[in-house]
Amino acid sequence: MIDLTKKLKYMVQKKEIIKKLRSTGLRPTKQRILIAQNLFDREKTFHFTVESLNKQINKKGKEKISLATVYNTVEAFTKAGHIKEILTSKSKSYFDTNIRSHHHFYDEDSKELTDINYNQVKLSKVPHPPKGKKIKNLEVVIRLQK
Amino acid sequence: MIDLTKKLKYMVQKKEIIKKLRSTGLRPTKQRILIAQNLFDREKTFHFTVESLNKQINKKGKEKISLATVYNTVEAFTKAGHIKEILTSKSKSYFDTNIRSHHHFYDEDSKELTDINYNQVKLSKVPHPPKGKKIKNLEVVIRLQK
DNA sequence: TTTGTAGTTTAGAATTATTATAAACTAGAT
DNA sequence: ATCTAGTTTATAATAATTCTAAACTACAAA
Ligand SMILES: [Mn+2]
Ligand SMILES: [Mn+2]
Ligand SMILES: [Zn+2]
Ligand SMILES: [Zn+2]
Repeated sequence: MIDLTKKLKYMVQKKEIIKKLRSTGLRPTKQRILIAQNLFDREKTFHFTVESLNKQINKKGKEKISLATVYNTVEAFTKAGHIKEILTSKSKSYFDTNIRSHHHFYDEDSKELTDINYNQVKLSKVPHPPKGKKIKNLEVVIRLQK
Repeated sequence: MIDLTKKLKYMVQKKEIIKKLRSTGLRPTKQRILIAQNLFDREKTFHFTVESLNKQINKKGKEKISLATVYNTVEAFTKAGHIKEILTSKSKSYFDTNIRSHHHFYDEDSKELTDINYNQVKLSKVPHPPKGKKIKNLEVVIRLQK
């Protein structure tokens, strides 16, 4: 039955999300589970801002989650490594459910972030970090204009 | 005379700065000239924030320039292409008097930006921009941690 | 040189993303 | 069932930046 498999899939996914939260010391609260479902139960990874996530979560008849909790949760998920913060825009932080190392286009007109396919960028030379410092990450941002 | 050459050099530099401002349609006001001297009459290029520039400008017995004017001037210089904005930090904008295409280390601990020598990074493959878009710039940021 | 005006400076108010506060609530251990 | 540390929430505070509108000034034209 189509409907049965849907329900089953939903329950399995929820279990997985609870496991994911627990694995990083985060209590699986109603709010965190709902946000995690929104972020992770998808085909494709995507980019978002706290504002866009908050709109997405708090639309329709769904039960509401406070903006403070959305901020708290996004911060907790970032610290836990479930999402990645992308510092590309002047005015607001973007986040990425794709936590693999990868690069971005940033469209200055539409303010949209797009992943660059990993094999589309090749760095044949990378500098050594200064003494006493380690490379935390390396990101290429290609800014686009019309 | 040491003192004479100094004074002469200063006058020549000031003339050059006035020319630079005029060349981009900016009136050479007292405030803009002073800020431009601070930014451009140096041996080396450097990175700054509006806050750090404002402190630098408004310290000592020097005549004061309002914070609004520092913001206005930095914006005007950026639009004119005399400086470059670097979007690397979450909370505040950095600016760069090095307007040549180059890459950066960003020290997450000290929040310090450092230029990466141009020949220290080699990109052997760069993606095509999406249809209808042009590449405005490409920047590599290497984030450092202890 | 004086005058007119568009461009600029300025203090202060407004905006906006984000963080802090502190009281109410809850997951989960005992 | 009880306890408590962790969490949520409304709301206030913060901080970088932008806006406003009045005063000022560079400079073109008379
Ligand atoms: Mn901010
Ligand atoms: Mn801001
Ligand atoms: Zn991405
Ligand atoms: Zn630089």
